[in-house]
Amino acid sequence: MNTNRDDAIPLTLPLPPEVEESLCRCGGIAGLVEQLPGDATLERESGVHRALADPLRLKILAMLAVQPLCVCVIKAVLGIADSKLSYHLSVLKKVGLIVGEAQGNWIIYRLTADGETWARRILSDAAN
Amino acid sequence: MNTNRDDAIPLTLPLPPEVEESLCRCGGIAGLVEQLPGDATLERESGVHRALADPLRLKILAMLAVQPLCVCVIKAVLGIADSKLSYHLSVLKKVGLIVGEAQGNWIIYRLTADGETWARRILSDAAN
DNA sequence: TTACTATTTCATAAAATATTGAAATACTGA
DNA sequence: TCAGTATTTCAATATTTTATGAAATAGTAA
Repeated sequence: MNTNRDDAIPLTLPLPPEVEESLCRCGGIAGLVEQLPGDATLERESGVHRALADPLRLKILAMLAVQPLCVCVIKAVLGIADSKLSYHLSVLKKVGLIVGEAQGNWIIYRLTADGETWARRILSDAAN
Repeated sequence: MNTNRDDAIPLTLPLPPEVEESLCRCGGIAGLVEQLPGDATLERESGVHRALADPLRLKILAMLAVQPLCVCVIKAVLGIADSKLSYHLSVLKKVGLIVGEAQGNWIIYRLTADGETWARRILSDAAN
């Protein structure tokens, strides 16, 4: 096993002067690497974006930002098959942007705190 | 052609009382629909998230948030094949999060204004 | 119990994305 | 010109995500 970072990252690359200079100032490649989020963080964060990477799912989020809704209302607005909607809801649920609570015959979905944060961002981006 | 929204969206669904009441207050299903972003907006927004839906690409963004970098430095840090890196850079470039400028033998990539906004969000989320 | 409704799950098919290695492009410096 | 380097492009393949329709689950109400 080799934990010496220096052989994974050659320090003596020929670089464009502009890059080399500012790279030196920030501690070289090692200094740069230190500033990056860890792998677990990147995985988690990219997972949220993957869930947001679909127009239908963003629309669901926007709807739930107005108020909690049961599946049948969401379906009526989107006009898609039950199983398709269920799939997309499960994607949003899995990353913790929404939760569903059974209420008699229905399941009412609402945004989580995370979901609200993202919905706000999305809607304010959309306004531009 | 049919532009009458009423037959796409049945107004007389049996609903959980909680949902029905607040749905009425916000103008029913029609009122709800009015508050949603348009399709073009949702497409564009989801496209950005799709570009951010990969840990490697988030890492690239985080690196460029430190300073503009040439491909070879990014490659040294990530330790992946040239063509793979080139593919991921093209994904970020296509949605306008980064731009590359040729500088002699090198291409130096930097964040766009949008890229900076997203990098800030990602890094501040990562801090939690 | 029965019939009915809302929603999810499952298997499979289709579509979109990502990886790989080889070849192409474009620049530099001798 | 030539050789060398940095980066991209391409075609083939592998992987992941999404769509679809049928069946299952779980609740309600008669």
